[in-house]
Amino acid sequence: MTTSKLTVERCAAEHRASIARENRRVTSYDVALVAGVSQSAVSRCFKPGASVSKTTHARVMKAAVLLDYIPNAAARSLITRRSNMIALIITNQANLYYPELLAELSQQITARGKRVLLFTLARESDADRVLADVWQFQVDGVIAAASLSGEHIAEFKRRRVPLVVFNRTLRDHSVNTVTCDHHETGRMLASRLAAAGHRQFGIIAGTEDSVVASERRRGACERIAELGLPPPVIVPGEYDYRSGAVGLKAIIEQLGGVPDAIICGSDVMAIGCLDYARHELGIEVPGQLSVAGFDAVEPSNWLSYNLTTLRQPMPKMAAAAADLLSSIIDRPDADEAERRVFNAQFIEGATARLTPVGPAAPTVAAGMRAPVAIM
Amino acid sequence: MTTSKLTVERCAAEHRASIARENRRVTSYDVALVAGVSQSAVSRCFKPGASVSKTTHARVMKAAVLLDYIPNAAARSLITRRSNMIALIITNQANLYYPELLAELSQQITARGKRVLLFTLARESDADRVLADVWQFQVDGVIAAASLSGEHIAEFKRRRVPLVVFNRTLRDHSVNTVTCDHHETGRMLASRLAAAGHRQFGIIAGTEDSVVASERRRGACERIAELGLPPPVIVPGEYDYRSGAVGLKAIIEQLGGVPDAIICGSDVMAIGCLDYARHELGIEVPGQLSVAGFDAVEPSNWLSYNLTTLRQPMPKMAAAAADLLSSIIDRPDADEAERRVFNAQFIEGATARLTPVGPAAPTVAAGMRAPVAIM
DNA sequence: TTGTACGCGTTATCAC
DNA sequence: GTGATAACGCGTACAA
Repeated sequence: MTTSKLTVERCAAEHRASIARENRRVTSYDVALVAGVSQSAVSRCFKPGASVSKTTHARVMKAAVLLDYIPNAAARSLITRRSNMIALIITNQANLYYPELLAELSQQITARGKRVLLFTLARESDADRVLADVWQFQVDGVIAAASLSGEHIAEFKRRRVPLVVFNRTLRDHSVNTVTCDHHETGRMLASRLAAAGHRQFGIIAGTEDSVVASERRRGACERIAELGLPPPVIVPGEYDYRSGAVGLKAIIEQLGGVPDAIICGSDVMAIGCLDYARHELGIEVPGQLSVAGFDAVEPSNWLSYNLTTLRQPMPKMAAAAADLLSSIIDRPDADEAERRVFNAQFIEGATARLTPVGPAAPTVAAGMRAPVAIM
Repeated sequence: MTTSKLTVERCAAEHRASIARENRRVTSYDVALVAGVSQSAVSRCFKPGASVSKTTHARVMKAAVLLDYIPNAAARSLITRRSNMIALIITNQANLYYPELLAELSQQITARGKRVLLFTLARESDADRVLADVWQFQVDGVIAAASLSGEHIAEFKRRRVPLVVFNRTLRDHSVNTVTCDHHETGRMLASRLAAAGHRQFGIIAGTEDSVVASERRRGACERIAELGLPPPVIVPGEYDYRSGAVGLKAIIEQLGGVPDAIICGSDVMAIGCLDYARHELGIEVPGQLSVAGFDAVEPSNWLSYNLTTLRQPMPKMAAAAADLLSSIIDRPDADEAERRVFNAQFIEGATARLTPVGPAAPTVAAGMRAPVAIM
């Protein structure tokens, strides 16, 4: 037995040397040769649930380890038509919530045994170039947190590539989507602020091409109109810190004074607005002006801000996207698209004057932020 | 001519139907059939710089478009031994500079015609599991912004997979690295603070396994000792906001009072420290206490903070990593490893009492942050 | 359970 | 410039 082992090891060592000499890769055939079995036996040993005898399995694995053999995913995907890769298309915005989204999605996808092929879009128009790569690399599916045109969507269907769109609402209802109800979120925020007596609103919106931001804005405006309040002053923004300051300035100029409340399309803009109001204009927040954001990014929770904002259930949404995509991949027959919609959680914070939700409901229950605990 | 075109289109349409019926993929062979050329001609048309006549090229491309043909990257990589994929291994820390790093690296890699296969590590110990995938997927190279053990490094060499390690210094000098001189950065910060009269230091360090943080700490401590100042109080941290507050409290307790300056292993911890000092303890910063961080993440530039910190030249470093990796991939013969070291830029900010660098040098030239410009 | 033979879709090599 | 043919490394029906 000891002799046999030694023989196997010497055989493997020789084989390795010859492979290195020929500058080849280690293949299942090499392993088969060393283990003294057929190539298909080796293949079976690396397939979970295949029928292989204990002894064969052991011999093959020993040879594989000795040779540093690892199955070649490219060759495998050629024949199985599964690459085990998921493309993640994500716009590279100056939005702090994207990192969180990316981390969650990446983790969820990995947990399902798939790898992430990452495509970041500097501009939404880069989608064309990126999609060509997506087709080439034969990914099993795509999660897109970016705006796709109707033609793009059509191409996914033609090529039968499973697609889940994240946080973008599309007219096309045959696409699988995971979203937060941004329209309702906008309404909710306007309602809460109006209930606390705010009458004149300013809105620092997101970029025009962002469906998320426009949904939020539309919801807020709709509710403000319903309540018979004066129409809000709306200025554009680009999701970054500077846009908050610029936007506040523009709103004040347009209005000829400070509004009661400003709704910002993102937390970072809200923080920019807040800082400019407090540090540059000497406006008291929330005393003279209420400021609210969206997304509950980490800095919104910092003591200097404690922002009034709305949090999307990102981990749940990421898990939903991964689940949805997995299920489509596993049975592509299902024709009906699914639309999973989540609700945002209101974070009261301290940058807006608010009244408790209901007479009996204590504010704490409404979703108050847990204070930063020390020790 | 019109007839011919029509014929091609009808032929293509029929062919597409039969492909769909058989549930096959569109291959170069299908294109060849429709275009009336050989399969190898089709292949050549998709290889830049191959010798194909204008007419053949045109016919092939027309057929390809008609059939929605795209070359299969898996099959290609099988024969070319190039996957055109780069693995990015990155620890998923609560550190705000990781998103920036990820975005930069992703962009740089894409700009060089490679795709990014993303692996995020929740814990450093996940490296084993991740590396197995890296081998499987036959990536052309790896950029690792994570701690790799000596055995891991050895495996890269054995498998001849090009590797560039980002921001980790290794004893093993045969590994290609791109780093910032964190030791020098720590020294510089201590020097500047000491020059301004700070004597008693507190340090909120990073986690023990982080080479970056310990290098910074080592540099700072070394300089403090050189200058004959009292030994700093060092407490651990985990790079997050809370660690800054917890750390400050611990330092004050341990010292029985407030130190002159606190050096934090990251901006987020510095901000946590700052907020806790100002809002909870009523300590004036920088009046009573100077606070400095590392990394110059976006929030450090916000008006509420304007943090004294040090910025790594991230875009340059990312480009260097991508360049280095590309060059190794293109000529794997080169044996000598390269170590590209960059220097951090000092950002004066307003959370530390500082004296100008030199008698003649105006502070602005030293690397003052550009103020946030409105309009 | 095991081995044989074939195919996945492409590029590379060689004649023509 | 163009077309036949042989790899690339693996999974899988089929026969044994």
